[in-house]
Amino acid sequence: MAVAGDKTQGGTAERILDSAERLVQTRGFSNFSYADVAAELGITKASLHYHFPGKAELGEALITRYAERFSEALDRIDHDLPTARARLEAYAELYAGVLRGERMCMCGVLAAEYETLPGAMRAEVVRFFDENQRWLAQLLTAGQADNTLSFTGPVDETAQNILSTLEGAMLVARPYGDLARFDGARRALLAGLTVTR
Amino acid sequence: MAVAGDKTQGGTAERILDSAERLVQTRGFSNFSYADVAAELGITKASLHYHFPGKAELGEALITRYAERFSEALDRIDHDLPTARARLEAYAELYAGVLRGERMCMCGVLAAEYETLPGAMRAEVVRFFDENQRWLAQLLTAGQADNTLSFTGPVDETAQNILSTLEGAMLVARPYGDLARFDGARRALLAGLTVTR
DNA sequence: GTCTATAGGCAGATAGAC
DNA sequence: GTCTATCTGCCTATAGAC
Repeated sequence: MAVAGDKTQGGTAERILDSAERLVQTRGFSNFSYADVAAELGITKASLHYHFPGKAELGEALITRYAERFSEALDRIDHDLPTARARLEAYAELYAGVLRGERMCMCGVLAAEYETLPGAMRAEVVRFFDENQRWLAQLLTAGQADNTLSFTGPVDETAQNILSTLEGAMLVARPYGDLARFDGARRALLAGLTVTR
Repeated sequence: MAVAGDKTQGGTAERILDSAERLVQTRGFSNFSYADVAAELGITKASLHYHFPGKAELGEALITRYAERFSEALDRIDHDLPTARARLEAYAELYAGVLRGERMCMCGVLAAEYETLPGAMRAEVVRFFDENQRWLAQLLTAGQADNTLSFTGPVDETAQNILSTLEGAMLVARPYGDLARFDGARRALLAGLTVTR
């Protein structure tokens, strides 16, 4: 069991998830293998099957953990920052951090190969997007109330647009290896939601 | 050789490209096989290798043809429509048409698995994006001149943002199987570029 | 929990007949 | 140009020893 000060090590299952997560975010789900993970951790493929019976189950566990961590990050943003605008900026910064790690959003990658995913993974990808949009919609409503965000369209539609704008910015920026590209998209997004004085 | 009235048939190489193109746009490059294409066309895998020696060469031919057709569509838009705004709307409609065919932009899909692509394909994906951005930048400049488009940031950055916004809208809309989702993103994009009266 | 060994399938690819 | 036949390699997955 994990104890305090356990940051670097973790159990085998966690280390498998860490390795597989990075591989999915950089190469895609169908472009990494048990052999890749096993080699990276210095164990055998058979051991992986002990912790995760099949690739589908591993994939489910990957999204579940990713979504939980993301949700926790959103909770921290809500707790730490006072205005809707500051929260939105922190939200965009979450995505920028992923890109700085030379990764794509996990669910963005999975969306590209959505048709080939096991059913359970498909459902989890959509759930992740839904959760993001729910949080953003609530944020936008708060932004109208505290007068730190301005927008003209419906709340839900605007929330959807924020999500897909950031996903698209990551998707296209990565082939260029250009973080400034993402920053440009982020700047325009925030500018479009700024209250006119 | 292709002759007039040859719309439905085409040579074998063209039919291979048609089949592979649809498969890439729906499943991704690494998620389709020579066996898939062969089965769809009722020929053998060996025949495919006669026309395209390897999957890398087939991939290159796919992007080349896709980019050429896209470029022709852009030329038609320039020729047929008078204002920059009308051209931008037609551009967004190109993407909507792809999504209506239950496909994703080919280069958007390939961007998600960029790290695993052969070098020649990688270069072609970036070239496709560059070509789109070049056309959009020229469009935006024309839009300032004819006063049908308005934007505050730099031309090149705005062009990049239009591209990644549409790519992101397609990427996220497809798992939902929801065309209205894309339309929402398109509407917001165009609204953000509208001249204030 | 981790290992060795191996099964069974599908991938991309080639040789050579027709 | 298209075929049959085959190769090699990697994939996911399992059985069973330790």
